[in-house]
Amino acid sequence: MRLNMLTDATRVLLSRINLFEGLPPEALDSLWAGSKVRQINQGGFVFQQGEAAQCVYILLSGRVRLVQHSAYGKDVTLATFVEGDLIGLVAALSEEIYPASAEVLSDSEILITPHELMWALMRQYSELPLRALMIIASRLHEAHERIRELSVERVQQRIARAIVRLAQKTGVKQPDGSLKLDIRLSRQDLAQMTGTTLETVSRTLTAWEKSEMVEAGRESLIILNPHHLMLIAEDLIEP
Amino acid sequence: MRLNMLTDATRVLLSRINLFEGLPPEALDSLWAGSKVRQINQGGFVFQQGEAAQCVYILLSGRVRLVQHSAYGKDVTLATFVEGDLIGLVAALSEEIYPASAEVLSDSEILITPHELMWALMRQYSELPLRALMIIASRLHEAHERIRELSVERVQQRIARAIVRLAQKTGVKQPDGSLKLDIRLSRQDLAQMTGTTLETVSRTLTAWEKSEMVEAGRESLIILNPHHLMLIAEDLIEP
DNA sequence: CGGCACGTTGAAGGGCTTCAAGCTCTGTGG
DNA sequence: CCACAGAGCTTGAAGCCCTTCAACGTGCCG
Repeated sequence: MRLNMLTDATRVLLSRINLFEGLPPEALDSLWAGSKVRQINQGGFVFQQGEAAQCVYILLSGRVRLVQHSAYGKDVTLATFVEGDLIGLVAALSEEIYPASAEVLSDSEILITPHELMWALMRQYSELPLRALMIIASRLHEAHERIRELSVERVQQRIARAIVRLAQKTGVKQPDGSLKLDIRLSRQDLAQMTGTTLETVSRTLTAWEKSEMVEAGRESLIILNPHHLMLIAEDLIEP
Repeated sequence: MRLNMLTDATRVLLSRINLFEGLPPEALDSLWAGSKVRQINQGGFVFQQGEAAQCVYILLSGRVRLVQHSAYGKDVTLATFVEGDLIGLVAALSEEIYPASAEVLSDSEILITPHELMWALMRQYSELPLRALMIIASRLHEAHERIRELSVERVQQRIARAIVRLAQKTGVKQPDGSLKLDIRLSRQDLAQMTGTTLETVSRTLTAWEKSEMVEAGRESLIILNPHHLMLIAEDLIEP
């Protein structure tokens, strides 16, 4: 019996991952055999900007964000990942080094697959590159959307959008009908996602709390009025 | 003899395109047989935002830009394409409609390939999806770079970067050593690329002309001091 | 319980937008 | 050929959104 045997539970998890959906069991077996699972806790890094890109990562559980460091400590959050998301594929394919860091937001389990194995699988199972292409294509679409937002929208509109987006990814319906974000989210984090400062985020959230649209705690956020938030995100009202 | 026969010259052109490099001749033949070439003049559109995405386009000659329309006429330029670039792949793969418009900047020849044919080719030639993946991956990387710029950089730095990027794509060395951009480029165009207004671009270029860094004409731009421009783009000097 | 990270709030000011008016170049048709 | 329309560009003035700096709360965890 091998140490890292592929259990049925994990097999289900893997087969549910977008990229591997519909793949024959033996493909999952060889993926599993050649990969390692690692636990990384909050604050750690899956990889860091500038490192050689040798592996592809699959987030089995937890939260990870892609951060790009700039001069003078001004970091930018490029994307947020949840269970099932693929991390580092772009770098492993087109770059030799990771152009950003992958920071763990809450304790995560990560499947680490060597770059060569992923390539081998891609060559062997022809539907794999097509699926990967569609995943990356949809990320490109998201990135274009953010470029548009940063170019033409005001700060509070961008903050509203960022929250709506996080709610779609990690939102958990509460008993009282409100929507809680299942992610540690400081003012600084939101600022890095929207290209603004933590002070501006704080002021904005305070204003929204006064109008009972959200409930903003320490690194937590509950949306009381999702509809109203969406209206602000779409610039359909002037509060 | 077929009307749209694949001439040797075009064959060379096609085989030089990133996506098709190293593909067997019969692949190019079937691509050509199932595609059409269309001439679109300056101001026309390859496709418009909101249309059903049924084809993939390859720019054989000319210049095309990807524009996203926003409310109140605020347009954003997401990308600029030159000869050999692939347009509309992302939309044809992941979306049902084009999320942006492809506007022709200077008279262009475009190869139009039905979406189904491209899929068929991708299934038949396994290296094709991998190549496409790498192309899209590098675009995603570029998009992330722009998100970072828009988030943390000042306007004049972004304008400098946009010009440097255009110079890499379309720059033509002049006899006197300067670098002329081979593209129609109004102040408004630059503004749409950098998320600012045409007035700010105008003021910035005027300042740069005074310090003899560029020569800005009506819809044209010559870079007199590329090195200095790069320093501004990288925020290494304070002019 | 004390340190430290997170968060709030105020005040000042600057970079950029917005509005407005006028200029310059280019192409076009009488 | 020239006048004229219109698109592109410049420049000024006003002001606002947002950043920046600074000081002070606040709550969490060792």
